Amino acid sequence: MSGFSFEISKSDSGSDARAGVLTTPHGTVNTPAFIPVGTKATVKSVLPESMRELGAQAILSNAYHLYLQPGPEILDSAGGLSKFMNWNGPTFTDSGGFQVLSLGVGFKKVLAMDETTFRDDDVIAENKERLAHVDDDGVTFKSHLDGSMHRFTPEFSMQVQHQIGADIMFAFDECTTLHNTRSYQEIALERTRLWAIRCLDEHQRLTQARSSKPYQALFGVIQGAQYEDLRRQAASTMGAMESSGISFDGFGIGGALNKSELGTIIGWVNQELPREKPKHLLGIGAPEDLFVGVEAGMDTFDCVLASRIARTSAVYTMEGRYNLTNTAYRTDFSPIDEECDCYTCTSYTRAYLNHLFRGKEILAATLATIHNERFIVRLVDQMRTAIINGDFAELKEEFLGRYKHRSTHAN
RNA sequence: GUGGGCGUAGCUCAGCUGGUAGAGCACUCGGUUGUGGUCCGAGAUGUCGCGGGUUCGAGCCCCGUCGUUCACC
Repeated sequence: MSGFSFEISKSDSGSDARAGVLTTPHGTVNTPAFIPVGTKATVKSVLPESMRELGAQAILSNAYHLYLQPGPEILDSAGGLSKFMNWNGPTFTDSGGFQVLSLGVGFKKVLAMDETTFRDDDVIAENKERLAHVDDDGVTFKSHLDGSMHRFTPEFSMQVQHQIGADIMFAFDECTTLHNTRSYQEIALERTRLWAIRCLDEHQRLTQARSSKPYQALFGVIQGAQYEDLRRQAASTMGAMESSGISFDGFGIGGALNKSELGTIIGWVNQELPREKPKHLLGIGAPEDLFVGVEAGMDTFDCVLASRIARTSAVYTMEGRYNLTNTAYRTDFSPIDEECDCYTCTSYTRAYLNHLFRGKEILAATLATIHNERFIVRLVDQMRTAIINGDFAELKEEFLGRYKHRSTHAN
């Protein structure tokens, strides 16, 4: 009746990996799946048709960005995000909770994925010129676009996300970093728990008030940083949470995750969450990390990495990643990756891409993004196939053997 | 012809009263994990136009010379 469901079709014998199908009002997603990010209702520089052609099954946008521009009421009037952007397929929206962090403590400074920069007693910046301030009721933002002040509460995030109309929404949470103190993590986690209840309540109210609209699923977000007890507690609490007669349709695993502990942390969370519900690993998408995520039971992923690095010339291949701007590729007339079946690789050479990047041509971003998104989407597709065929472990070993090997070389 | 300015990294230029050269861009190579087409990091690069001179020491001072540019005849 809701139009939303998740079915697990096959489980891996050697790990927690599983293959399934996520059904939404706008179409299905075969899992595990990589969901490309189109923050502002567009995958930067790439046509929706191209995204479909390269195998994308859904697109993830951001409620904070769409709220500021063009405004959720416009998305609502347009018939929802999927139709507005001419994607006409399944969509996700992030709640804007992540922006509490990214705008709050200085963009790109705190999501330390590398343990070498980790310092346990570093306190979150509470004095700097932050664009966001958190309190128990919500978050006050200063727009990065024009400096105007805005306020997000769990209720407001739900209202915005309902207007945007994505098939899968995320609860409004407070994302912390590895730099927060343990005591702050506890405070933030409790706040996220209380906000989750408010999200469920408001979500249920809006679902009933807007019953003529397609059903939108709501995923709760699990925080807890690197602490086992906090992660397990958050997962079991959120997994069992019920309010206004409803529970979460699925879950997102969020927060800053130490790369070397990624699998361990997801593993704790996965053990506590209901097995039958879909799990989305927020913001993770490096090839080697995707194997860890799938192996730990994650069903969907989103990440800006593939498209962001593509815009500055870095591309993935089965042998590792490299930069197309390197001098060596000026006269290299082979494709980015001989084994890739994407539009870019079947039509263009490294030399041409090198030229486009050096000339700062817009097409460079388009072609490189198509390739990288195809590479990641296909990689996760291959994992799904492997799970179904019972040889996930072999795929992982084979891929990582080659990929890491190449990464240690200069070109 | 006369007078003045300028000639320093590939480009645009900094170099205080002389102590054996720097920046930005470009270039080379990394990085970017719920996206501010950004940003960050590392690196390479010079007969300081040329030739003399003064000085312990000259990109800086003096003489000459070449080039360039402006003004005036």
